[in-house]
Amino acid sequence: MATQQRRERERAQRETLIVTAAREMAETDGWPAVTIRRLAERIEYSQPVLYSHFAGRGAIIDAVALQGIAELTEVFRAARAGAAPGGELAAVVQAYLDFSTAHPALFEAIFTLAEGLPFGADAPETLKAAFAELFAVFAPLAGDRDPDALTEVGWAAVHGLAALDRDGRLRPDLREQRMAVLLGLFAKD
Amino acid sequence: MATQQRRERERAQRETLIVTAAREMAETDGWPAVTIRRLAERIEYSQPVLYSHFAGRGAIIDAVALQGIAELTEVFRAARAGAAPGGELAAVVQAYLDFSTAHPALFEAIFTLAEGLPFGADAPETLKAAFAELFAVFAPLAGDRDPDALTEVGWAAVHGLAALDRDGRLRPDLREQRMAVLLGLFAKD
DNA sequence: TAGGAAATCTAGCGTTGCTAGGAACATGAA
DNA sequence: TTCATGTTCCTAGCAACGCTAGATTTCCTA
Repeated sequence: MATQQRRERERAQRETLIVTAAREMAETDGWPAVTIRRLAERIEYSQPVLYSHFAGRGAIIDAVALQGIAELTEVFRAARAGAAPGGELAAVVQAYLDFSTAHPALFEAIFTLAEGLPFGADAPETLKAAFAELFAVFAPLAGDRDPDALTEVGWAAVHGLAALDRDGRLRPDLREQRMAVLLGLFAKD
Repeated sequence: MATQQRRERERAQRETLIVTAAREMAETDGWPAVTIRRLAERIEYSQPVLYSHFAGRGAIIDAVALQGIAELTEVFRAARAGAAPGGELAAVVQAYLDFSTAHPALFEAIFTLAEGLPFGADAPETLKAAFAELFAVFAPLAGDRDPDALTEVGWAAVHGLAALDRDGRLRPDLREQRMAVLLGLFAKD
């Protein structure tokens, strides 16, 4: 009876151990270095144990991505809460860009590696919460435009900046001016 | 004397054979299916031959990406040339999005797989030409803003839409409205 | 036609994700 | 306490990967 619960507790504990280990390894050595073998050695279990928790390497990456999305949401919330009135957009956009440079491996997991995360209607709550944060910033600027569409375009613009900048495809010396241009595009006039 | 030239000609021929084979395999079966072994079998040479042309698998992907960028540039040019006056922006943006959905493997090679392409000052001509096409569309809309920064932001916005849409992270039913919003943001008022 | 250089192949190393099958363990009943 | 049962875990190994050393064949030149 009670042992069953203890086991489940220990299993859940080990599962988060795997996820955090994968994340730490990715952040220090990059995702290619996160192999099942190394992961198994790190958590001091054999490789098949990992497959009793996750369907495969991809599922582990997905789990890290989901955790990253939750953190990103929290970062958004904090940025919005700490912003001066009217400065919410700038604060959240800056938070997005800062997050991508501070946690490149996490960003990579979320936006280029994760493949098993369901989107759309049956997306996990974590994911909807992240979009809701963006919506809260962009929707007030919509005017007579569709607030959802505006939010998606705003997201795309910020995300594009983060992604292209991360790959070194934008001029570093224009970073501030890009920010100014972006804010100018969306600012309520 | 002349044999030397013939050999170089044949080598160049075989090199493009490799690149187009890699591209075709990627477009039909996805990039993970493009392995050195399969590529070698496809071009009917042994594996080491591939390494006499390219430093490794990554370099082959880079070559496909560069070829894709050249095509993308041509698509931009055609879209801009065929657009009605004032409709250049819409035409090029639509061309970008169409390209990403029509050639997902190429898009992936260019923006998430390529790692050896130099950017910035010493970027290949092909790459500068692509940006120049975008610049030609966005710069006229700059007004008193920095035209380079505006182009980069515009590129980021379109690219973000393409990338997020490709991963199924945007609502399909809002596609047209996103386009309208985006054009509205950049349109000269 | 013989010799040397260039091009190409065979074979194999180390690593990867993943899995089958057996060993060790904890659990509940007698 | 002892034994049977069911769960948990590990050892060992498969197929495939990128890549490379060294032998072999092919080609050109003299």
